[in-house]
Amino acid sequence: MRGPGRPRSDQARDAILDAAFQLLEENGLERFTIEGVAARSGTAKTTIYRWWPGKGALAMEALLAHAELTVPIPHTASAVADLRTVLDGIARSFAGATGRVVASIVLAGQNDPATLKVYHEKVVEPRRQRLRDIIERGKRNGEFRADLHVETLVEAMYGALYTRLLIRFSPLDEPGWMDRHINQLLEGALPRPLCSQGA
Amino acid sequence: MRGPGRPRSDQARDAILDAAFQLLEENGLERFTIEGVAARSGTAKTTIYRWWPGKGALAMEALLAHAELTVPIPHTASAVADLRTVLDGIARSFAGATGRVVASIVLAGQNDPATLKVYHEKVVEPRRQRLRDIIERGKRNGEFRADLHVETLVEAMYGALYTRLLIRFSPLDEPGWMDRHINQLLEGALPRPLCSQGA
DNA sequence: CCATTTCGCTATGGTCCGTTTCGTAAGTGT
DNA sequence: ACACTTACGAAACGGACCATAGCGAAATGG
Repeated sequence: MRGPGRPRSDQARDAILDAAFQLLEENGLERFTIEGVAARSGTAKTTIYRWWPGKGALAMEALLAHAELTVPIPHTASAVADLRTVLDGIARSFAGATGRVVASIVLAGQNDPATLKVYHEKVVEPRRQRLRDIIERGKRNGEFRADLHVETLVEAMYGALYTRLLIRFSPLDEPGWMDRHINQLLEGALPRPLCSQGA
Repeated sequence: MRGPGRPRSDQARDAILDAAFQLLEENGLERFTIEGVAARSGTAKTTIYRWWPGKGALAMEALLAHAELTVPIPHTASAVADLRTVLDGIARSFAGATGRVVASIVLAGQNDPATLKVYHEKVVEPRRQRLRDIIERGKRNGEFRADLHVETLVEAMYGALYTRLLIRFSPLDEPGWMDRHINQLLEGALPRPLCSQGA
């Protein structure tokens, strides 16, 4: 089914994507350069330009090909515990090399809507959907309020992760952080009147 | 008290900062160039390099000089209402030109820790402190739980704003969004047993 | 063997960086 | 008035990188 001609070199392709990922985690996307990728991968610049339209697309594919973006989908009896598992997994991956690359991609997207769109479809949406599923299950369980607005909760949980990644209020691997965050999101801020004694 | 020599031209300074802010909101920081600023401001590149070490610092100062980052500090009887006011103000400013510039700054900060540090000190921390104050007041009022972890709530609220700004899950000016978000953060996700009837 | 396609190499013109040089403008002290 | 000091504007520089093009060599299918 493949037509005539020299086939594309998978070796070159892999070398390019590997080099791209390495350079992204070393320097971030600001100093990420096609020529740098060519040099480190041992390939020619022209080969890169033949297959990728620009640095945004290349960085994106390097991320998708290389990152451990596939957190396992837990499904235990407790929706809260599953939530914790998923969010912990994301936090761990954000705290490492993948996090820096993700940050580069997201921020590159500010001036490259196409790249940001792909990131949405390939990374953000699937993950959000996973959270949604878990929360819906929790609502059916009775673990969560029946009138809970799922999107809002998803946004709050995801938002904290991305904010720590990008703005760096505080480190992503601060011990106990995620537990505290989840607990408070679930419990809310308003005082809970005790049933045994009115307030 | 001013030594000898030609004094610095405030006119040139203002022209540079204005031009920088304009170009930031037009193109974002990716295509933000010192030479572009020089051209639009009608000054020379050397003048810019005399006073600013690089594009990060210039962009930062342009933001600080130009943006309406000073949201008024409300202080009514209700801490919840004040919270709403402050967050609404930030959301509005993020939804406009300032938001795009802020996004650029954060982007620049990923590879320019010094700039990100200044952003923290000059913008992030003061705003966070304002939120903290309001929440503490709410705790004293009894509007909030006494054992509320203030930092976590601040992070959740701020986080949603930055995430909408940078990741663009959904628009910052979506009607009713902020109210829903605040309400749910305050009320939590767990079911609230009615006092009159046990569960 | 030949057509086709990719690969690596070597330019090319262009933009922007960050710096330097140089002549000129605008203040200070004596 | 005069020297001194500092900032401004214009021009040019080497360097990095972009995006593209031309070329010969390599690798496949027919």
